[in-house]
Amino acid sequence: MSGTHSDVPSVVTAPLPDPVPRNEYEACPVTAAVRRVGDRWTLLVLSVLKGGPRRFNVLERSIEGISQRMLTRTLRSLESDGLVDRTVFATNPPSVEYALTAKGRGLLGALAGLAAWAMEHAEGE
Amino acid sequence: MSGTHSDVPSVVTAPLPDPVPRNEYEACPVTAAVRRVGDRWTLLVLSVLKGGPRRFNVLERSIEGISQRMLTRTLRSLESDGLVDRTVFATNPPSVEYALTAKGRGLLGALAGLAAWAMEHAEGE
DNA sequence: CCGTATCCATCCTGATACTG
DNA sequence: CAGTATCAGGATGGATACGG
Repeated sequence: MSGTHSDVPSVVTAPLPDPVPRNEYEACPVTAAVRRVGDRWTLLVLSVLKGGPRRFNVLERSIEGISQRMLTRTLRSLESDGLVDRTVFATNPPSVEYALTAKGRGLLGALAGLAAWAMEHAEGE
Repeated sequence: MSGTHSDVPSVVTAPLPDPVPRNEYEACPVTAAVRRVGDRWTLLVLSVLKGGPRRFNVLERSIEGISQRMLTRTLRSLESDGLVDRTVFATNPPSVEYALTAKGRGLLGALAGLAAWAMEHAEGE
């Protein structure tokens, strides 16, 4: 719903204190971080790993609806960003365990504020 | 870089304290919030509006690389989520002013933690 | 000044099948 | 068990042109 009136826009009177923000969004660390975490499965995977190390198989069954392909992609991407560690055990059949790194835990912690805001506005409250 | 050794996976010994997180990501408020803000221009627009109300034209020139189309889309979407207010002034030529709502300011505030984390890990530090 | 309308390239995601 | 390969659909974003 848009308001409409006939006063003078406040921008006419106000000075422009803003020089210009970061142009290339790749250069905006916040946008980069948000996009890093904003894909379909990343947050779900991280939140499961928050409970401790998990094997591929366990992750797959813990996250309803994820495919092997997407789980693999998500984990590989998290690994390459240093957010999770991947450990291969030479058992038979092989097992692979994933765990949060300190950086990964830091990221989850940094999301606390947004998480609180999100809960508050989740059409509940 | 993946580690490899031959110990027993810790998951064998550890119990599974995790029942199962939210399945449908639409049902996960945090993921929803992150995705809300994780598109190409939203954060840039919000951060400019943080400095006070701005006209369409000013926004366009403040955010290098944005097209009229994407600016309009981004603003409309923010408006429909109650994050910005849109006010039309019956001047000639017409001018339209956008401003953060309280909810919008709340969202930006909630991102402070993530912003700090992002700066810290922005290949600087 | 403040938009809309089209068209197009790309990314993201899912479904499915196959393997060391 | 823990992946990879392939294909296809929809969403996202950019370029450009036009209009009240």
